[in-house]
Amino acid sequence: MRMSKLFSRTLREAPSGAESRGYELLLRAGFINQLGAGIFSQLPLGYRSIKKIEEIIRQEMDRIGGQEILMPVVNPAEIWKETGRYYSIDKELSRFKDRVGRDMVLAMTHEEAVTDLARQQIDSYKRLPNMVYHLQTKWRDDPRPRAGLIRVREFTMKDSYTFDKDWDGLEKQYAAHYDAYFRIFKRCGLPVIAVGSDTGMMGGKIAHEYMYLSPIGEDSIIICPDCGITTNKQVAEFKKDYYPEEILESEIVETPGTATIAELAAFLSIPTRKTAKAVFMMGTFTDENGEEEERLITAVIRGDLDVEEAKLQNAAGANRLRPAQDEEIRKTGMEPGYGSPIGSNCMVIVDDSAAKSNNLVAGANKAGLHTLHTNFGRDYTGKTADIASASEGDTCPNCDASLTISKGIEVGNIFQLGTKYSESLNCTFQDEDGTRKPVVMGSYGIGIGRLLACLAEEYCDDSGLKLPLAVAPYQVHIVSLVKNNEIPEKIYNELSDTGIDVLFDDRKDSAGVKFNDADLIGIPVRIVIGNRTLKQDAVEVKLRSGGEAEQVPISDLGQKISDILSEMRKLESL
RNA sequence: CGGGCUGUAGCGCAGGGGUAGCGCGCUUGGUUCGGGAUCAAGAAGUCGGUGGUUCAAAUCCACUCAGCCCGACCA
Repeated sequence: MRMSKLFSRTLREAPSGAESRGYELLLRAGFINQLGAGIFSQLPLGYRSIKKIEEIIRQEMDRIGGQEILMPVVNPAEIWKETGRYYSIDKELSRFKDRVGRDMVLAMTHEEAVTDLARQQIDSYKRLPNMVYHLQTKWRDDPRPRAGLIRVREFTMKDSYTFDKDWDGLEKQYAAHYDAYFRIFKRCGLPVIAVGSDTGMMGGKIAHEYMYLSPIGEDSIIICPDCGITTNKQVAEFKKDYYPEEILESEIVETPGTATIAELAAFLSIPTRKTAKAVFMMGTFTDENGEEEERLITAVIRGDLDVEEAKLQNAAGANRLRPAQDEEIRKTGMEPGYGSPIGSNCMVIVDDSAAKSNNLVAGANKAGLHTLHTNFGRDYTGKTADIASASEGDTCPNCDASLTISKGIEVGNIFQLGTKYSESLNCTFQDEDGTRKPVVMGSYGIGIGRLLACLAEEYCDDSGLKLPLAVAPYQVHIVSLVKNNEIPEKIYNELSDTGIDVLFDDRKDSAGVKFNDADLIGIPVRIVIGNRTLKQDAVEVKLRSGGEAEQVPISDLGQKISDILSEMRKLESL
């Protein structure tokens, strides 16, 4: 490609609003362009990188038995109603009506579509196991897109789906994906860790997320430095300490002005772990008729801990949660700031920290009053679950080391869906024994644009991008500094003819402009053609990753470049 | 959806009742030609939109749209 003809151009200044380095460089180098909030175009350079990433993904998916298909972005709402997600997912799922008034949705993922496909294709155990994948646009009307390509509304995702006759089969395909994902990220050059994760709106049992650790990440990952366990904070477990003691009679005492745990503990001169905190949330549930309703949830946890909302949502079986407002709490006879599960007539979820502790101080559901010595079982009941939020310094449940916390960006995930979708959409097969069974499914995603955004964060310096050879838009960048482009043209054509992706700066700009643009775009190998070396029938070859420029005779250039590229490939695959 | 900020030339910004400016970029010509050259001459903006106040609005007021940041939210 000749730069004089390149559709995009570089920007000297970062467009306002580009807060992360990688995002700024993708914009300045002309890889992407923003059309609206969370809506981006891929320009020629960016799209070339995207296509290289996609090709790596295709190869690795094919390698574990995937078959590429393409499913529609627009789905009839019917299948989404069948699985219930039409009702359980809020505004993130965009709905519209077609010309005759049929309900339609913009697919934000393709479990419904693929399960509908599978129920038509798969009728017998003989057709299992199977696996399909596609690379398709998703639309998710995120309430707050941000951070460039990290969190967008429209994006391309590779999603694959596995079909098995039993959980053993699913385990195998899941394991295959687990490894394939590491190969994909490795080949792209992105360092990731796999963390245990919440299954969220996907439902299902086991799930992992692939995280690129970065301070600009929005997910919190709990990491054990000793045994290496990594978990999304949303589901991270940790070892809780208990302080069993003899159960005492409860007693109501006056505690004026102690609406927070800190105030209460200070007023009574007790540690916060001697208190029970009641947290009120409004949960959205789907009733038998498919209608949504909000119900108050009282979450009880020991005062020294905090509630992890994702855990609470799972324990409660709610579609989503939001903090309850004071009036909503009072309406059910409880008192904000002095809340107590005692006598509660709404759903109560109790963290085991509170359930297994004795004689905690809880609210009395009257302002200014608390109850001493409350005990789970005797004074109140409820569903017990782990709903506590893990944080830095908590104890690893596995090896007793002190946990640490890091920020990460989720670039991929894998889910064991099980039969959630096959059951709701009646995707069944006839097994060897003649019985009809639901297909056991798995679902596996990679956000392509987000992956590129992470690579941009990982591979950049003060001058610009420096993407790995495997995903760089071009392999070689020819910078011509001579007026007569005859020799550069010849070199450009010769290299291109050997199948190398070459970007040729044939513009009539000054050397400085060309060098700076070359640094900014960051093609791995740079050939500088100038009078300085041309006198000796030589050019300079320099790597974007660093090191000195090397003078190479033109006659040896083809071999030299080919050697460099294969050396680079070798290094990147280590 | 709450809180904050910003919309003026392709990009980055200034101006703040009297009819629009700077830097970069762009066009043409000259001189340059190995790290964002230089001189000269140009082109380019319904000042996000609508309504109002005023003799007069980019500027003041109201509403609205869009984008960004924080939070809520979120495979």
